[in-house]
Parts: sequence; structure tokens; C-alpha cells
Amino acid sequence: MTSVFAAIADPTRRAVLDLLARRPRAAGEIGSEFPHISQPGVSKHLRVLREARLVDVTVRAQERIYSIKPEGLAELYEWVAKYQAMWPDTLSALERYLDARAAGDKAKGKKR
Amino acid sequence: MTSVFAAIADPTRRAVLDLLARRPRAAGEIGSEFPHISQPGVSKHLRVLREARLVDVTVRAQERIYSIKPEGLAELYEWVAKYQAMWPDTLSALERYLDARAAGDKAKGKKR
DNA sequence: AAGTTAAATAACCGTTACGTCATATACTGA
DNA sequence: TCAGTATATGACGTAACGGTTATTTAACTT
Repeated sequence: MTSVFAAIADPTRRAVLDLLARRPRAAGEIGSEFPHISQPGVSKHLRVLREARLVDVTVRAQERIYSIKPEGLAELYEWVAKYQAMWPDTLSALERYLDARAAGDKAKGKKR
Repeated sequence: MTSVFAAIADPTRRAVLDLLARRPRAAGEIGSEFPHISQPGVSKHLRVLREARLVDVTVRAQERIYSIKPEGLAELYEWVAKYQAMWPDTLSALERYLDARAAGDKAKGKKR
């Protein structure tokens, strides 16, 4: 289960990534968001995400702080972008998105 | 196996999508690209892609002509785009890609 | 109508994925 | 050092996946 594609196939793991996208969290804090899954169950999902290089871990006392690792999604980005390149409608949807974001950043004075 | 994410988890199915991105093909023609997989094996992969709404099928005599169905990837686009929005580095990598592609197209006189 | 071709489905099988509970590892703090 | 806390690992059950062969469905060809 080393592949990024297999890692994101599971809805729980996608939910974990969504959580981490907001801010890094300790494993236990992540687990508390999934009351229907046992601690070892969550730990195993985290392992899969680690092996797919989708998350980073830092140690703080007994805690493991998980965070998103952007580069891990490069493979997925490229795969998707390849298809966007051949489907004008969808591509322009993405372009509109990028444009809108750029405009928003400018308005808020963010730098890139 | 209705999910787009699960559908693209399998490397054979991603290869099928890559094939179809170049041009539509009959099921048999697709199968001939995977000599190590039996006809029913390929047929099942095609069924998964169908159920995930990643491909379209049209009937021509006994043949089933498969083609890419762009809208089927909308869910994936959105999921990925959400992450791109929060990771500037990777986002600009995509932007460079899009820019390079646009430039290449222009040089070759392709239209968009 | 009979035979051929194209693809899907049925039945089955081995492997893997995802879940569990029990246990191990490792660090903290009194 | 010992109890407590946080997380990972081991062993195991069950369901789903990806593959197979055999069969079915459906259309074309002669």
C-alpha cells in the first residue's frame, strides 16, 4: 500500500487528510474525530498515509504530530493535470478557480 | 466500487484511462494492450470505470466503444484543487505546468 | 439457421484491506 | 522506579478485490 492512489482510495484516510489540511494534529486528536474506529485502526491508517508520503510526523514527548506533506501529492497532481490538459471544459474550470484565487490573494495583500 | 478514488487506485485501470485519453477504443482493443490479463478480467475493470462514471460506452455492432468521460473526474478535481489552494509551492508547480503547456500550444499553433 | 465474433456475467479462489482486541514500546512525571 | 499516557505492532477474522475458467448474451455473416 505504498501508492498515493491506493492511500486516498479510503474515505477515512481522505477525511484525515482533510483534517490535517486545516492544521497539524497529534495522532490521538485525529483519532477522536473517528469515534467509530479503534485507536489501532486509526494508527494503521496513519501508517498508510506515512508510507505514501502524504504526511509528515514529528515527535513531541509521547505524541506524534502529523501534518500534511504537500510533495506527496505531486504524483497525483501530475496525473490529474494530464487529463485536464485534454479536456478543455474541465481545464477552464480549474483556470477559473486559479484566477479567482489569485484575485482574492491580491485583494487581501497575500504574497505568493 | 462506485467511488472514483477506488477506481483509480488500480494501476491497470489508470493505464486504461491513459489509453482512452489518447482515443476511444473498443473493449477488445483495450484488452489487447494487457496480454497478461484475460478478457473477463479486462471486462471487469471496464465495469468499475463505468460505475465510477469515468468512461462512456457506445454500442457499435457487437463492439463496445469506450471513451473518457471528463465529468467523472470532477470529484477528483475538486478534492485535489482544495489541497492546491493551501500549498503554494505545489500550486505554482501546477501553474508552471499549465503555462508551459499554453506556451507549447502557442508555438505549435494549436487552438484551445 | 448455423457458425463466428465481441463482450459481459457467473462461480470460484487466493490475497489483501480494514477492522478488532491484546500486547509492546517509549516517554512523562511523581 | 513505577504508574500513567500516547502510539505502534501482532495476530487474527471477514469482506472485498483482482484474477481465473466456463458460460451466456447479442449481433454479424454466410
